[in-house]
Amino acid sequence: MSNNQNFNFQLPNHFDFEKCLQYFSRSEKELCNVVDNSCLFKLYRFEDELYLVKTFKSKTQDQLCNEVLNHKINERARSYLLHNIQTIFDLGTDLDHFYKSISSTDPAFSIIQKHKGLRLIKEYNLFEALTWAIIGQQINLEFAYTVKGNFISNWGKSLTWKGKSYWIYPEAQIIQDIKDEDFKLMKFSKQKARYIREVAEYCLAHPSAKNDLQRLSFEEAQKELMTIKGVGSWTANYVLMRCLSFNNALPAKDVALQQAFKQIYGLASKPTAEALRQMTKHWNGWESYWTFYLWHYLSKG
DNA sequence: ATCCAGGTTCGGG
DNA sequence: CCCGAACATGGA
Repeated sequence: MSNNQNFNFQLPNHFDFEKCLQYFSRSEKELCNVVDNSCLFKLYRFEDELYLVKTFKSKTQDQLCNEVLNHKINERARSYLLHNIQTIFDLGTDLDHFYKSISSTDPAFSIIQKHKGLRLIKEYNLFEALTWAIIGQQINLEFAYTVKGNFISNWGKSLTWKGKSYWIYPEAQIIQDIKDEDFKLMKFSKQKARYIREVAEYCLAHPSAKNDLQRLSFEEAQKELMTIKGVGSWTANYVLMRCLSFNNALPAKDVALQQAFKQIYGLASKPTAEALRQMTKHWNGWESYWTFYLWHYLSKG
């Protein structure tokens, strides 16, 4: 079927769609990114309309194909979806520089090689990136996915297409309607519920926050994020990396990253945040990609 | 039972 | 400025 519901775009070097899809299947509880038969099904919001898009790799060309399944689109919607999807898969980064910066004598060399073509998968929406980071603070990942699933299935929106449900992450506006006791029921601590409210207020008060932050220097953007209660250095760096497309973010307090270091470099114990900063000086500009790859290594080997 | 999870804030020394 | 406690739940 050839119609204007579809749009394709060219892929850069060092792009492996299957490896990118692996990232989305890191948890059974994933609701917003449905992977089926090598295709990604995802719901997008543009001007209060929901668009269900199927994204897959062309069999004949080095292109990513996108089909809007549920909705007629105009040129502006198409343009938004294109930008969103290109951002999610981080198509603008030239990974050649990353791969060439890694010494073959580095014990992590083979790990990076193994996952070559994996892109740093982005969260397009700032509110989603911030709240997901807060949900993930100080609890094990499986529990974090449970809480995230609660959050989405209670306060997000869904669309049913051909008998299957697809979910989109809650918006900041909904937070003020949520009662404290409902947060509690969904396994949010009082502290986290409060942080989520702080983030929602920040996003509503600064509708262009994502663009504004991306225009700042790394240090300025980090400082600005940390003015939000509940956003410390780990969360700020997580968001700089997963949403704001800074490739030099380093969540040094991250216990998973510390754990990966201990394993790969055979350390007696996990390095402290400061030790980790010292040992990653040669990551110089690629801290975000290193971190993403080492997280991927922990979940996929 | 005890410790640790993809941390942050707050109060005290 | 650095340190411990509280936060809340679940898996090993």
